[in-house]
Amino acid sequence: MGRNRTFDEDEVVERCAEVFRRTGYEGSSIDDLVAATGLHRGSLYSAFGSKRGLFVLALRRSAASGALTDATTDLVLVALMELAWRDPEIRSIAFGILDDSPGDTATTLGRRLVDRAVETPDHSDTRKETS
Amino acid sequence: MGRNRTFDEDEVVERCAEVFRRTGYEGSSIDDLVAATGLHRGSLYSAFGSKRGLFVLALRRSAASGALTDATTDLVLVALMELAWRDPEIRSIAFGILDDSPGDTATTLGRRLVDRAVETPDHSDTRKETS
DNA sequence: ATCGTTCTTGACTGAACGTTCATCTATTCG
DNA sequence: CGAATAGATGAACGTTCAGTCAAGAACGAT
Repeated sequence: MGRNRTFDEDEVVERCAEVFRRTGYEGSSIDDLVAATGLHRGSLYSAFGSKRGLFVLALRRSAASGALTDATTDLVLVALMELAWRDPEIRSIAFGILDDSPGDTATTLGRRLVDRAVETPDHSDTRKETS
Repeated sequence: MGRNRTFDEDEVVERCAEVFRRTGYEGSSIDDLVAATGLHRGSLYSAFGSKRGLFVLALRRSAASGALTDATTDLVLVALMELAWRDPEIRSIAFGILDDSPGDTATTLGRRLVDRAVETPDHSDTRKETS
C-alpha cells in the first residue's frame, strides 16, 4: 500500500557521493546535497536518516563496485581524513576496502590525493571561496 | 606607544596547528581554536586576520622547520584534501613543501594518512561524535 | 469509492558558524 | 603625569548548519 518512491535511491546516493568526493564531509552541507539531488531535505532524511548515514551508504556502494576506482579512492580519502579517527564503523569500512585491494594502497591513496588537489573543479561551476 | 602583545605568536600558531592537524580545516571551529589557545576571539582575529590566515601561517611555519615531519605532513594532508583544489595560494605552499622533500612524497602522504586514521585521539580527550 | 499507508514538501528549530566592533585596559612616550 | 595608542575582551551580527515535523498528495488494496 501507499505511495512509491519517485526517486531512484542508487542515483541519489551516487549524486551525494560526488559531492562528498569533491568537497569532503564537513565541507558538504545538507543544502549542497539537496541541490545536487533535486530532492527536498525531508525526503533525504526520511530515506537515509542522516548525513552520516548517507555517507556510509555511499562508501558501502562504492566498495561493492569492486575495483579501487578513482571515485572509490576519493571517498576513502575523505573517510580516512575526516571521519575514521573518530568513527570506528567508517574506519572499518574504509580499511575493509583497502584490505580487499591489490598493490600498495598507501601509495595509491597518496597519488590520488595529489592528483585530486590539482584537478579542475570542472563541473563548469562557480563555487564558494575559502571562507 | 601602546600595549605590547601578552601572548607568544609562535606558540599560538603551533596550538592552532595542532587543532587543524587533528580535526581538519572545516572540522575546526574558531571556538576550538579559542579553547586551544586561551586567547579570545577578537585577539585571534586582530593578530591573524582570519581562520584561513591562521592556517596559512601554520602551514608556512611548519614548512620553514625544514624536514617533512609527521606534524608537517598532517598539515599538508589537510591542505591538499580540503583547501588546495579551491585555493591556489595554499596549493602552492603545500606543493612547495612536497617539492623540497626527498623520497616518494605520495607514498609518505599515503602512509601517514593511514596511520593518522588509526591513531588514538590521545590528548586524553572526550570529543564530539560524528554529527 | 474509500480507507490506510507511504512519500513529499518546505517552513521551522535551535545551535553553531566565521567575523566584526564598541568598549575597556594597559603601556609607552613626551 | 597625561595624552595617545595598541592590545584585550566578549557580546552581538547575520548566515548557515543539521535535523524535525505537520500537513497534504499520491498511491495500493479492498
